[in-house]
Amino acid sequence: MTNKELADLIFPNIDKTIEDYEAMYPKRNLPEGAKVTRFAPSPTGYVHLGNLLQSLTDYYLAKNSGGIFYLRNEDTDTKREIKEAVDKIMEALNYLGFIPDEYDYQDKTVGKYGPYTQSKRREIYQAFIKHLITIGRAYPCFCTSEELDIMRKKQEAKKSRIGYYGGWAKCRDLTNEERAQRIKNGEEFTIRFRSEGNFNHKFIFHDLVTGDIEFPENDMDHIIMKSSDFLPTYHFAHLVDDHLMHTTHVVRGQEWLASVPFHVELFNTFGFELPNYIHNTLLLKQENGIRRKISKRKDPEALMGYYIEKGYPKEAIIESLMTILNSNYEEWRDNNPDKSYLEFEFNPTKVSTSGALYDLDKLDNISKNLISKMTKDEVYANLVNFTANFDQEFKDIIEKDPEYTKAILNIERVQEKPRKDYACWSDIRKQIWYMYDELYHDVTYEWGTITDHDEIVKITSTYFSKYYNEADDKDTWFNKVKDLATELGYAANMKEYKANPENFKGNVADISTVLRVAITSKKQTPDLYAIMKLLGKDKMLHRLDLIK
RNA sequence: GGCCCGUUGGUGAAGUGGUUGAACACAUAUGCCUUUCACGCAUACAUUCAUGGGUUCAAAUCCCGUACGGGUCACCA
Repeated sequence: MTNKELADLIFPNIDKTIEDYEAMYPKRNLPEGAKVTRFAPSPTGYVHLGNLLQSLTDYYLAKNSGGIFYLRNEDTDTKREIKEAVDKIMEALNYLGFIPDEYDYQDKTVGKYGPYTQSKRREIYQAFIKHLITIGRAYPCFCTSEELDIMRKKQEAKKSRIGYYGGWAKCRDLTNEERAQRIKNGEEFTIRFRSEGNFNHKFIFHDLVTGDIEFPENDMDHIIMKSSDFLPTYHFAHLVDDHLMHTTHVVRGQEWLASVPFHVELFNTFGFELPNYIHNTLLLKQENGIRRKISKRKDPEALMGYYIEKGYPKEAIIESLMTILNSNYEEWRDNNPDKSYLEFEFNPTKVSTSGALYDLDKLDNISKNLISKMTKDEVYANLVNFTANFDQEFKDIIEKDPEYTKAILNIERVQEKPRKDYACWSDIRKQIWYMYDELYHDVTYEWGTITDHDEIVKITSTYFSKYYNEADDKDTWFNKVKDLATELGYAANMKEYKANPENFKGNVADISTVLRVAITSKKQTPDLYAIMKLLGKDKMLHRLDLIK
């Protein structure tokens, strides 16, 4: 029995050849240097930081070079597939603005190189596998997983290399007659690649991040098609899809480095040009002094949802991830504050090869700077948008009087160095809630050095009956606070107080703190003058009643 | 265990044999400024680049060994 006959027996309905597919998916017509990248997640769960870093790299590479960025749904693992995962992926890409040029979504296909969902490409993979069987480079394997387990245990006991290769590959040298017979008997089988590599031969692989790496040749007969649904494994889908879709740069995590020898043999067997590879840095987490791969299960900050729920601006996430990718990005950003990150010149050799810890403090810093540079209208719009999804109560409150809220958000914003209070949209409510009567109940007063109730009442009532005037400008206002301090036996300025503290009951800072806490309950707030103006005398007097 | 990749401060890191007394940014601490906070300013924070040896006039930078960390060895991607 010939290989061709065996191939026809296994795939009787596959008529198209590799040449047919090559003709269907001709080379892309792109300018010189344009890169074609893809984000190819498997829909098995939530989007995590590693996915983000990868999609950012892909998107950046394509857009920076005038190329194509496409989304490919790697759903060949039907057992682990989660339905909503694709929606989560789209949501994340939309949030960050990484809109793919080509994709499948909800029965819609955009782009000429589709379908972009692997489960819809079954017959394409099978045509390629049929070709391999015909040329004697793939064969059906009837080993069950139990048999494979036993083999592995034997190999461990003998301390030999683990895997399906050489003499261990039981099904490798079956005759075609035997194969055909067992298939006709209805035995389940997978398809394995027939390797011709020699483990003792080394070759050099060039990775854009790590540089030259010396590997032994692959000699494993890996499974390329599963028995259950005749769908390919990742390795084979990678070969077919990235070839046919003309991917120029494959971005994936470093965990894939180990399977490079196999991929190289696969591409060589077909005579296909190898794409460029960027094996990206792994995001790690430090715990008890030990670094480990960041985990979806244990680390809430590993999931995209964490950042969306807290309300980090997408630009902040992108900036912080760019910093991880190329640490000189920050310096570039300082020198080019108004440019898009897409104009940055990314250098893959500068990507860390040892794994990076994602620093939330750094994210906060980047985000605070970013938000501090926004106008009150931008902050307000973002806040409305955020609360619409996560805090309806607060949304209703701020929308009762948008101008009031904007005025609050504008405190110490229009100045050369604006306040940096908010790292994310959910921070805002935590810091300005006391400006709204709806939220001002059951408060806890954060009194400072003065805690005596009578003294507090004396200070506040004297101030509001004798000194406070809504029409005062800031200097007048503060001079009056000083007058109040003097009247009650407190130092009106700090220098005087520091020189002779024993002469005073306290100083003007103590007085200010009492006033601040009395009307906001908080010890730390932005500029008190601005707050008093916004609150208005009636509201403040009402709040004073609460402490009497 | 085999194969592969790493190891510079709390973090991201700069650094490719000699202006490095190890940059820059974040974090932390202290001080100044100051009505609080934030901002701003100033100072501190790796006597040393995992470790042992070698090459060299000279090494974080090149070579070898060791230790440690990570990845991978699935009909998962």
